[in-house]
Amino acid sequence: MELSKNFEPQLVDNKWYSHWQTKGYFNSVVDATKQPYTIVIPPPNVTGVLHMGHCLNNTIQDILIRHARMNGKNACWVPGTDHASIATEAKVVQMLRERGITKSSLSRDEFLKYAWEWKEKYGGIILQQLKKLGCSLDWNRTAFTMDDDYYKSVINTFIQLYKDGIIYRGLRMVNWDPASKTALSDEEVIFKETDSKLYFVKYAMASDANQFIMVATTRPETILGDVAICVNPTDERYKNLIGKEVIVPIINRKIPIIADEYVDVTFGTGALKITPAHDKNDNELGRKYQLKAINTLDEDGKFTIDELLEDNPSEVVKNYHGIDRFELRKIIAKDISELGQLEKVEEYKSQVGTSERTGAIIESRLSMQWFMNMKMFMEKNPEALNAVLNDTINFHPSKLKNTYRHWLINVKDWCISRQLWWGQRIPAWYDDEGNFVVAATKEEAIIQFKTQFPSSNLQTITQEEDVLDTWFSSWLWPIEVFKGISQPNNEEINYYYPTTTLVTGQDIIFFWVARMIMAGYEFKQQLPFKDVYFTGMVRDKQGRKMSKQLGNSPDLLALIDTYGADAVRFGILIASPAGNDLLFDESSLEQGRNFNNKLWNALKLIKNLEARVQKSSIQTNHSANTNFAVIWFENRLNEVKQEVENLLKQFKLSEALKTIYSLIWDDYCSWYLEWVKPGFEQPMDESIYQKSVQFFDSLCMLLHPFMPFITEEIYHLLQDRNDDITVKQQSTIQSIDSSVLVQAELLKKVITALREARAKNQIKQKDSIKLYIQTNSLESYSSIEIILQKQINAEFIKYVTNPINNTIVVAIENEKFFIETEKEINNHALKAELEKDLAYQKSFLESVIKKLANEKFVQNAKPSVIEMEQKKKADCEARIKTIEESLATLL
RNA sequence: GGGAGCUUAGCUCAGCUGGUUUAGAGCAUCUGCCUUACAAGCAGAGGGUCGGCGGUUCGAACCCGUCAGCUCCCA
Repeated sequence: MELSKNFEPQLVDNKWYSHWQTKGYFNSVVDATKQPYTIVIPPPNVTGVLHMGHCLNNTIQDILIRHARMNGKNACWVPGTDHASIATEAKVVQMLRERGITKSSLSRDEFLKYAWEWKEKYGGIILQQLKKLGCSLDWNRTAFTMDDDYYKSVINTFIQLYKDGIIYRGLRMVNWDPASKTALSDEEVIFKETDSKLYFVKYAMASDANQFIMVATTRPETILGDVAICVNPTDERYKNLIGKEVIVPIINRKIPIIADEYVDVTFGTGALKITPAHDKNDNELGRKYQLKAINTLDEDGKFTIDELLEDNPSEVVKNYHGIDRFELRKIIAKDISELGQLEKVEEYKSQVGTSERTGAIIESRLSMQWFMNMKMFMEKNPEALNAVLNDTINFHPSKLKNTYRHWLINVKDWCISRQLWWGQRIPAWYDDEGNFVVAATKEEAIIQFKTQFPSSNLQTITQEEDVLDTWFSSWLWPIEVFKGISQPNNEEINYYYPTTTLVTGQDIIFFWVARMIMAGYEFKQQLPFKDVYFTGMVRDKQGRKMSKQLGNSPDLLALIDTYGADAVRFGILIASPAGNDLLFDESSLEQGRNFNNKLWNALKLIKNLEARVQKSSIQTNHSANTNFAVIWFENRLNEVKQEVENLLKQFKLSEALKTIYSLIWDDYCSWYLEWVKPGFEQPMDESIYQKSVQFFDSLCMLLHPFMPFITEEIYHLLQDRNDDITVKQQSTIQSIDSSVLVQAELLKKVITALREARAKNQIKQKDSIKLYIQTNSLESYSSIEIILQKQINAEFIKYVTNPINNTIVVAIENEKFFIETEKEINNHALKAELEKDLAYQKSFLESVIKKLANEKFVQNAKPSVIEMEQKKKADCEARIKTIEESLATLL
């Protein structure tokens, strides 16, 4: 069979993925005889398309799952998507707009019909894309956060928490997104430094219209909602004004001047206007001093006069009605200025909250919302914090424990309602009096009304319009994908839960990870996973976040088409050290592609050797010596297997891949294959050929979790097989003979040094040399000399007891090597080099001697350390002697 | 403003409880090679006062203090 010049993933990837699927390798069923290894995918938004973050994240999960599968575990990786209420609803609204339909013209049911249609059509795209990456997910288990059972579970957990008094309804200051007309949690608000203006406004004293107190504000549009002026009680400037009244400009409301420590005397004028309806801090102060909250902005962020009527608003004020907040800011500033009460305007930089989803500037707004009392919740579930602190749940990297602790200790109540239609509709029911009950169905609600509110008009009962925050459903993910809530204690949940590992981004540690841990303890009295591997953020090579606006987000599917999935997986992983951000650069994909070709070419060499195999049982001179290569590689392979296991245990996946890469490229290709490769047109010993194939098998198995496609392909091309590498089981790791490894290191070192000497003396590769070795340990060389001779292209190797003159001298450790050649020798350069080395050794020796002469060192250091230093001294002295003797031959 | 973390070769990072660290790797760079698996390759090489200063210690990239720069989270 003729193999192509390079590896061609386009011909291979799809073939193997469908083969694996046909064989059902990724499907997991409960099997009490095997230990489960479970991962639930962080469900991507159902609207999502594959991006670099998913790619990193899912590659890591696939590596862990494939590794577990090949090591005797019952590997179960559950796929699925998240209904993403805000994002999906936005997409559907946009789609409807393109068809000329507005959301407001539709009923809730009509809208949801469109939304489901949209979901069925586009919702699975990202899951299909994961197949291209090679992800070995159990597709039979594909879950969705709005599946029937899942939906009911979310509703039931809501009812349960409500009954426990943990969920409550309340008028609270929320982050209001006027664009999507919904409340956002603190985590969904992004603060951005923004250029704004600081307006200095004079408020006239009620007692004397010619006297003023000056207030600095960035938000003059909220002035009509002012209910007090607040100053610091220690502020000498205003002490005598406390308790007096001022007049709010334009609306002419009389308000008091109050005092509170909260006010920063150095900011602005030291006098703060209090608008409890439109600012969080003002709201707190307002509640503290029982001030009224006067709302002047509606849900669109437009001025509303509704709550100002008792102030007898002027025509000017009435004309503000319906004006957008930013337009209004300018108008009010102008109107105050015309009243002569705007002293000045300064440029000012401030942190302005914006919506993560729509980018709109957040308005603090009083609104009736549903909340979870987090303090109460944590008192009931202290394990949600403790499990992380005491490493029952392990975070990787562990530094995130701090972040987690800090957040949980200061945790705020969770606003779980969203003013949307797409999502789990809150199971609360209202009558026309505003009474409400919480129940799963209308029938149950009516029963509750009958007992709790007998006078209620049951005809008017309607369900709450709002849906639940998406995170209020995805926090159940590790439990409900196994139906642990809808069908408690079923066989699957008992077997697969707690899951083994969670792989996710640091950015959702609070949104999702923390809440899953909370849900785990609340609903299963058990942790949801044992290890959490946090990936960093994917950035471009300049360190900028990937974003649509910057256009620095590469098209992943195009990259997979160009480089192949294995190269993409390699490139992404090699560039992402554990716990750090990934600086993505396409050149790392090239490295992956080159690695593919390296493997491919090694395969070609093996196939080439296969044709030259000699079946005779007589050992050739060649085979006797290459035995060393086989023995060495066997040991080296086991050594690396052990290293890789250790690295994977610590979730150092990138390092594990580097280690395997180097084992394959350097040890197997550059050293081993060169050592066992017979000379031009020479036969290949059969047993060594078989060993070489076995080694290649082992390498493919080791690499398979990282690069599944090419390893499966090579595995099948090496020999005719009935099995597949995807489900092949790793054998136990053999113990290693370290003396063989040491000897091989010496061999490599000698080969490299002699090659270097050749190169420096411009001896061409095809020109052969004669090598003389002066050594005290002849036996070290007997098993490696043939390899050595071949690798440095020596005519012969002889052992001598005295230096050979007029040769190139190479000193390695305590041994001397003399290269005899036809070429003229550059004694000068040689001497300079030896002298440089000598100087280094001498100064090193000096430092060691000094250390050993230090009494305190000898007293305090551990014996093993002192021993080490003494050995260093002896080695160094011997080395100096070798160099000096070598130098002597040059004179 | 509060908190957390980072700073080691041109780039990305290792470096476990201080002692074979006069500091490693990959990529990039330079030199020589179209050697019959591979030029997307082979064989070699160069490159760092471990952010600055001070301290603890017989001994510091590692521990402490301080200054500077960067990043993230929260307000």
